[in-house]
Amino acid sequence: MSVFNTIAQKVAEYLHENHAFELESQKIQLDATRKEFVGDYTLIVFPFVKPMRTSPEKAGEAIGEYLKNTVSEIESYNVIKGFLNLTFNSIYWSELVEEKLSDSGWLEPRTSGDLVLVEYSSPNTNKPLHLGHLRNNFLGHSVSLIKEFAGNDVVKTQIINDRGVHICKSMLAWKRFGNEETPETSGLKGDKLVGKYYVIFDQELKKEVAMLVASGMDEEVAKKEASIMKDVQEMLVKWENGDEEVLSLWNKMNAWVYSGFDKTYNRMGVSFDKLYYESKTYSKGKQIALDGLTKGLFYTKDDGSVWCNLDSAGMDNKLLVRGDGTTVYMTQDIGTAVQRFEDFPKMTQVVYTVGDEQDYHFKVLFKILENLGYSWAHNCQHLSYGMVDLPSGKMKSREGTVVDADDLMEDVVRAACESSEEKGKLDDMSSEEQNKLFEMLGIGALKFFLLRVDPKKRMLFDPEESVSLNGDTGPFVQYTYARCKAVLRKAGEFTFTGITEIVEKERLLARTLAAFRLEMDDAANGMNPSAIANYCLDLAKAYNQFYQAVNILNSNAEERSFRLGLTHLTAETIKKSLDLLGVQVPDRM
RNA sequence: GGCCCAAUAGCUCAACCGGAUAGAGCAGCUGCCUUCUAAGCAGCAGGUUUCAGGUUCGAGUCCUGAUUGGGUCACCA
Repeated sequence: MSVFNTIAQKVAEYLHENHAFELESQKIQLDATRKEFVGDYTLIVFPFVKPMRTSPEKAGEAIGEYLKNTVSEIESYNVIKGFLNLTFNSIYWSELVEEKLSDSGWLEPRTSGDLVLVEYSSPNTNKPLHLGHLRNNFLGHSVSLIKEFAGNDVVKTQIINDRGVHICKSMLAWKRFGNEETPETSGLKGDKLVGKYYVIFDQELKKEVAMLVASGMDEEVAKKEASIMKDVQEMLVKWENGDEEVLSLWNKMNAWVYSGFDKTYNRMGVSFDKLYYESKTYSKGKQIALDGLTKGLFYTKDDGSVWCNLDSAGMDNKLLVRGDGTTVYMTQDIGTAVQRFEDFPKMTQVVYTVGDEQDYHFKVLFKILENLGYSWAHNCQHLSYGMVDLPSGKMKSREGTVVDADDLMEDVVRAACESSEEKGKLDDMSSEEQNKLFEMLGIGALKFFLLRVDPKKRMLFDPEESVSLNGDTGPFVQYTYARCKAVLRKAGEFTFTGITEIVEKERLLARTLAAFRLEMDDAANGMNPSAIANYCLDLAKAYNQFYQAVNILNSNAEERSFRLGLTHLTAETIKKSLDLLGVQVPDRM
């Protein structure tokens, strides 16, 4: 039994025996003591003041005295107002360190076996990935890792939006203006090449619209009447009808995009276990909509379009199939959801990592699935995250203010390289090793920067701050790891002997190490990597303070072994925590 | 306009179920490398937690209302 359970039990026992008061265990609130006070953990006694019929101070004194006499780990206590600060003895901390050193079970994932599917990324295939995708991917990937550590079997997935008018736009522009250009002949990454033709289409359309407007046509009408637009519509129909020429072009250009995306994902360090393609799930969604119609769950309008009535849920009615028989986003999402639960019948949760501008969309989706009678509808969850803003304002692709994912990664890695060279600590390292390190630091900085903020909150992306390696950053934590490893290298083998007297900074560090599992569980429950990022910062700070306050290698044998033990545990804890964020650690930097 | 979300130091972010004197980092100022990695540490300065009420022993946190900003209400995805 943990000492915390013991304390809770003793408090309940005390109240029962002396005041005939039965305490619900959740009423026991034991927090880490704030650093301006003496103590390790603080018991809040306010809830017991009333049944004890005394002042908060006296209640604290009485309980403190009782705990000190009955819980062997407690060395002393002090009471300030209604706060009872408990100090654990050195033996407790020494044994805690010893236990963690001898059994690394605390680094192992839990086991529950529940199957969870996490969706993230889900890009369009007509433009390259950008900053917004980075937050999405890092978040989704990290949540997958966190859930695995919490014991789940995780399937990482995405739905690739590979059909529709937008794809045809790139295809048409390439066909018309591309001169058979390929990634090989142009030297462009596949996704960049296709994105280029998407832009060209837009430019050509604008030109034509301008001409039509000049000849007296209304602008809105011109957009629909432009011949290039009509050609795109015609291409879409051909695609839906399985026209061979269109399909082969579609396959060719999609392959370019996928190979481009793969390079980007690879550098980002994210991966997927199973892919879903909209081109394969939209017809399933349509079938479900039509079945729902015959079952009387949906209704039709005069033009033959199919709708879902959501009045009872207080939501707007939702279109599922257009009058012309084509489907919309919602229909595809229904098809995809059903497909997934057919593929993984044992799935207990599916997590959609999608921006908060789609909060309403998912509310509607889950409601429709419920109305369709799927018992698993309540297992669906929208992991909603806020938009990434730039100092210049919102990212808008039409205005050229998007931050390209590849460019950004290149920038942060270069910044890491420049900073490292300035410091000149790596002169004996091969250039291959150096490049590996710069990659680790740059990408680590970027991930940490994006994951540090509570996902639910909208955040500001300052490019200058993102390449900074000082302060509350990924490289600061990585540096602390490298520092630990340097100490351990110099120390060589050591055997832990235990300690009888511990100093304040050791106590603080040990306490931070002890909180590891609790922090990871919180992060898993809240699907919140930022909790882990902030824990990493706390731990790194605690270690650096400890490092500057005491001498590790040149202290007496007992102190040396304890401090090396703390150093070893710090390194392992940082490594595991950063690992759950998808950030790697260097042995030196 | 209806609904949803946010607002904390000059800037970017913390603050677990309501708990002590609201914490970090950046930017500014002061110190600390002949000793284990100074990408670090110690310190100074910086706050009416947007505003007005309410509940409570106790409110940045919960409730009501307002202000400001954002999102959404598509036969776009």
